[in-house]
Amino acid sequence: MKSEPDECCIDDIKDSTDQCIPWQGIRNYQARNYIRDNIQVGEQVFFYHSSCKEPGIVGIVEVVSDASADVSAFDNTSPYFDAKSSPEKPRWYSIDLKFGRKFPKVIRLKQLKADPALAEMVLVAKGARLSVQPVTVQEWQHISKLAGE
DNA sequence: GCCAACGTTGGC
DNA sequence: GCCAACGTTGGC
Repeated sequence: MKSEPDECCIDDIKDSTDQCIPWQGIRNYQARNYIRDNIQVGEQVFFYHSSCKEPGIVGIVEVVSDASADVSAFDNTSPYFDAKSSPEKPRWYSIDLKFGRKFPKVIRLKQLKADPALAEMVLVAKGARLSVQPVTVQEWQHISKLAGE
């Protein structure tokens, strides 16, 4: 899962109440489908910082809730407001994320791109903009090793 | 700030 | 349903 650290960095999750935050603001259908239909409670997720000085994977968070209606879409003062989403018929969903751990150092996008073992990873594909992306078991294990785990 | 690569919107 | 115009993402 990607986030702009200016918006929400991994330390924001770590420092929040119960080290847990509602992950709101997904406004892309494909990303929504992932969190609504594929992600399971208890799953671990790589947390990626984008649009920043050092883009890369910074750590791991855990999914601690099923997807439910993203209430920020109902709030007309929110930047994520969407008049076409309603409590009766929500268009967007959110999940709760809990801080897992931070890697000793950022695994930079540059490093991921240069790694032959990760050539097929969605994240390094050209034009991959999705904020929620699948990771294979092999990729997960490989990156965990890079992180020194 | 540039721009490539997507995604979305809306007229037809 | 097509597709041009526009908006967004995100690395560089």
